[in-house]
Amino acid sequence: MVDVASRAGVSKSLVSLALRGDPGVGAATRERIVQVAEEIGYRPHVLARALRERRTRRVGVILASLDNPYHTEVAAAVEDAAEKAQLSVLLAHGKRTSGQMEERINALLDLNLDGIVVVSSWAPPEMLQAAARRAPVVMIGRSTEAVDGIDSVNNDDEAGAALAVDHLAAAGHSKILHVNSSPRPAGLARRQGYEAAMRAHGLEAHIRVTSRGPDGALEPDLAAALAEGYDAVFARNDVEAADVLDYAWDHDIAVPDELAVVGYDDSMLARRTRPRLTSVHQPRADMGARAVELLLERIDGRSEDYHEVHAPRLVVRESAP
Amino acid sequence: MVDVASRAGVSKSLVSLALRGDPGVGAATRERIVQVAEEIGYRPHVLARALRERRTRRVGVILASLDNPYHTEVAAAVEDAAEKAQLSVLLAHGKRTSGQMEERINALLDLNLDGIVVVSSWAPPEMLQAAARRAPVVMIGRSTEAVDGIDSVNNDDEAGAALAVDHLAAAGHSKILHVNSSPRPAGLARRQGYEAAMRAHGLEAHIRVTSRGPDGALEPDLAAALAEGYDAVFARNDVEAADVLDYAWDHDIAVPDELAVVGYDDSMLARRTRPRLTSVHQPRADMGARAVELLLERIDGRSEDYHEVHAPRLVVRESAP
DNA sequence: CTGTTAGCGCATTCAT
DNA sequence: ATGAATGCGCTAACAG
Repeated sequence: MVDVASRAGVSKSLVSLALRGDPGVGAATRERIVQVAEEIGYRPHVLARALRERRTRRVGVILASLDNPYHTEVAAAVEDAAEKAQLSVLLAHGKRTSGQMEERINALLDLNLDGIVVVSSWAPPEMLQAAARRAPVVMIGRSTEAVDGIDSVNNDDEAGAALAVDHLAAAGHSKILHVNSSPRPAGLARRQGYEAAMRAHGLEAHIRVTSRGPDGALEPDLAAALAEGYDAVFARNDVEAADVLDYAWDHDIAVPDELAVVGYDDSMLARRTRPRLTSVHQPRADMGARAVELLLERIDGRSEDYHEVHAPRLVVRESAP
Repeated sequence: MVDVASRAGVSKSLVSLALRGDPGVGAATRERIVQVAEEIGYRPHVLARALRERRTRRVGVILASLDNPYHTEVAAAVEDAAEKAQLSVLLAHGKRTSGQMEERINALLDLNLDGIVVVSSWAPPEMLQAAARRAPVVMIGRSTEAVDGIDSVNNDDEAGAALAVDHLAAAGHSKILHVNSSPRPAGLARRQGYEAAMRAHGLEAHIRVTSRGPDGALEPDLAAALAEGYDAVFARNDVEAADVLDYAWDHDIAVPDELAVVGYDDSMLARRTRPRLTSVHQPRADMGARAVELLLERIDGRSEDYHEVHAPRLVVRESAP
């Protein structure tokens, strides 16, 4: 910076002001300074600036999984929104274990980011609170309960599950199985939504906790359920719905004729499977945008907690017309 | 730090030494210092340390796409390898345009990372060279040509294409279409590999540049090719192979009986499609590990360029048995 | 608009 | 083992 200053024949302070767009700098001098800076390839030292300013103008997004298309789609939505707010986004990947997750969150916070958004239900409340003591945190997705000090935005899982059940019931299905291998909050909420909706229709709820074999394939415990006459499945998310479709394919079960399938998330997978998957859509673009807005408000000093719930909607495709 | 020092009844310098594991600190005092640091929740200020030490012990991974499972799988492989080397990894997402890409690369470099690995063929050579002037760069994937000053690790695309063609030819196919919508280096290399292999088998090469409609679906220009009697397709990557499978499904073309399909990358998609996709596997775990090793060597001062080429192998599944 | 001063949190050196 | 001093590159406050 001293170099730029001397070459432009001004003071170091003026260079600082000019480069940051301070209005109190004459247009001509600013022009010259910017010119010189470019010439000698000067770039402000972000770390030094952050050390002094006590903020980085950067936010982190931490996601549990790079494999689940829904997660990466949400991350992309957050990025888009952040970009519009002149915030640079750093991604980190938590790898599905709580220890990893904590390490990653701290690694991000160590960079003194202005805030982080967590896209995962693998982060326990205590971990989130610890993080929130270091920087504003907003969570996209559902946590066990409202966590003090952090904002959240998620979709109404109970309503989403009801959309799925209503759709299947309206199509004449009465033996509707719920497939759900997740003990975490979003999974539980969808399960409860399913149970409530089934009750509302006077139908008997039946839940199957699937698990994956060593090769990552769905264990064939669906066979028993199908033998019991189930002709429709509402799965906890698109990944599990795709597992069900795969199982059906491998066992010559016709979808949707013998078995209708509904997923959750409306991720890329829903468009990729054949037959295409009917799925509950979470408004991820809106949710990402709101997450960024909430983060900005927090950075700006808001201290009450906001918990936003967005309405899902059903996207009907071939797997459950 | 001053706080820790006074509480532990030692000097600030000693705290610094103790926390960084300097051998010249007595075991008992170190113990006490670490203890106190933990008690009051002290964490070293990474930015200040980096400012002083001129390195961050962090590397960046920049990837063009979060949607292409192969890319995220490579990123995960790099992360795993980096973790073993005690390096913390930051991800950034380039969003498929060259401008975005450059912005992201610079955003990462502005953090004074010790190095970056680029997982993308969207970064033009000049951009990579500019980046390499700021920090060590290694590229995973193929660039137009060997770029001065950066290391690269990729698979042998020509050999991979030949594996696919050989397999199809051995299964009795002679009308093998190549589907390839990518004008970028890896795409070109696979195309050339296809052409060479077809020539070697005395077969006529035929290439179709697919494009996507507004809804992201593959445009139906496959129809013509199939009418011409093609009974096998080798696609440039799994995404395009999945497009072909989708097309086949939507047009009642039986795979593999009427049309055999081979993809490239052996990503998650290959296991997800039905029928499961035969695909050329890139050894991404090895490639990621090597990328990290090369980066460490660069950080350590190596200045010659390394360009590594790994051997692909074919994974046979149902779409082309 | 200038130029000086102070300090962000740390690592490092050196004399003690 | 100490503790004072220096500087990493920058911003901010202030008197000119």
